[in-house]
Amino acid sequence: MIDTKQKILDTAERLIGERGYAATSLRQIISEAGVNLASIHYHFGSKEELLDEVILRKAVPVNAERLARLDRLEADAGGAAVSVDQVLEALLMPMAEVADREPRFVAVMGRMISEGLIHGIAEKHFQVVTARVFAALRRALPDLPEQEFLWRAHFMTGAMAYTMCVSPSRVLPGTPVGSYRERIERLIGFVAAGFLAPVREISQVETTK
Amino acid sequence: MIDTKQKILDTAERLIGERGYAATSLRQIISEAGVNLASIHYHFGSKEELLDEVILRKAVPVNAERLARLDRLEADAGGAAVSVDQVLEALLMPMAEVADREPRFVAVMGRMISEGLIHGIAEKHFQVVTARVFAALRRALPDLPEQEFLWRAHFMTGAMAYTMCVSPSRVLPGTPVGSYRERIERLIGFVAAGFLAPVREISQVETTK
DNA sequence: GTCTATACTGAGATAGAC
DNA sequence: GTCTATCTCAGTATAGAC
Repeated sequence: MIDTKQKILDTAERLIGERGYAATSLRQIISEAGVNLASIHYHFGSKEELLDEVILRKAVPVNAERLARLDRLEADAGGAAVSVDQVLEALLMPMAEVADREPRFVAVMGRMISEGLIHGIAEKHFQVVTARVFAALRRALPDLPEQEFLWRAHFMTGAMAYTMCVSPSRVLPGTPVGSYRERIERLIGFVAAGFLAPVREISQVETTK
Repeated sequence: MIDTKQKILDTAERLIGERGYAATSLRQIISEAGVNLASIHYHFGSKEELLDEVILRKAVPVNAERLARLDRLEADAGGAAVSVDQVLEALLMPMAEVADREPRFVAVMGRMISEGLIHGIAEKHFQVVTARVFAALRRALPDLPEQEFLWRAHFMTGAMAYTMCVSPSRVLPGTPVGSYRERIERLIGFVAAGFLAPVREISQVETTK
């Protein structure tokens, strides 16, 4: 059957979202999908490449939407810089909307990030968007020293990855969760302030110990 | 020999730092340490508990120093709130100093976070410090709505974990790396601005308080 | 109390018949 | 394309030697 591949993808997506990548064995996937063990390696090559396809088939439209929003913003600005807030919205809102619509997708993405599996094909794919976003932010912050900008972009990436993928109730029990859209809006406020902060002087000597 | 345990710990620390936790097999560790396979389970019980001890023997002094700095700050303030910057320094500087002194420790911590292994004993141990820090930050930000505060604490955690553990050159080639101390100072500026930012209006919300 | 040798179970991967 | 059988290697468990 030709839908063997689809059954594998759907079952893998569900199980990885529920239990995590490492905790999901190929034998569990084939058992629930009703296919043969070797068919996974026939269609995907390896467990890792199966994960790549699970991610990519959902990430492709999100990244396309991000690029489309950036195109629109830059066209509207007509050569001027797009604001930090707007760039962050273009980056984060498409993901938040999908996250609220398809909780299973964000579960897999969360597992992927929290298990440290952002590498290979998936990483390269996201870097297309990343490069565009960083370039737009750089234009919005022309006076920020280059090193400071690079570090702040790094901090943003960390806050972003963690926010999308780690439930805050694990760290702070009692935190109400709400929609992804809402948490992303809060994140944008936080990150934008960080980007626009005055540059802190870096002390040269050691601390009071 | 009584130092079998030490040899295992040292070798595990090195290999996990170099290759990651998942990619380091117990058989690699025993081979390089020159001990028997079963001795790992005799001394530690399991691979996961071995990781716990590798982390803990370095994390304990760092966390002690963090608590000591918080104690000192709060004593100096004499009942008044300690500033956001100061709390963040108490949390982050001890780690930065150890990171610059012992690169192997931060390599292991980085692997631990990037492979999503913050659970069990290690997590509980860090949460003692986390609770103190969040309480101090809450007092420094009395006017911030509770939900907003919790989310911002969450964003900070993400930026922190990512900053300590992911080399920025992986994401943005060409970024000069510098000392951990320096990057932590930049991080404090970024995070403090995020905490002190005006509260952004949430567009379409039902707040679950 | 420590360490060694060895066996058990389950993982991902692969070769070859159909 | 699919399936059976098998391979290698992982973490784990245990019996028994010093």
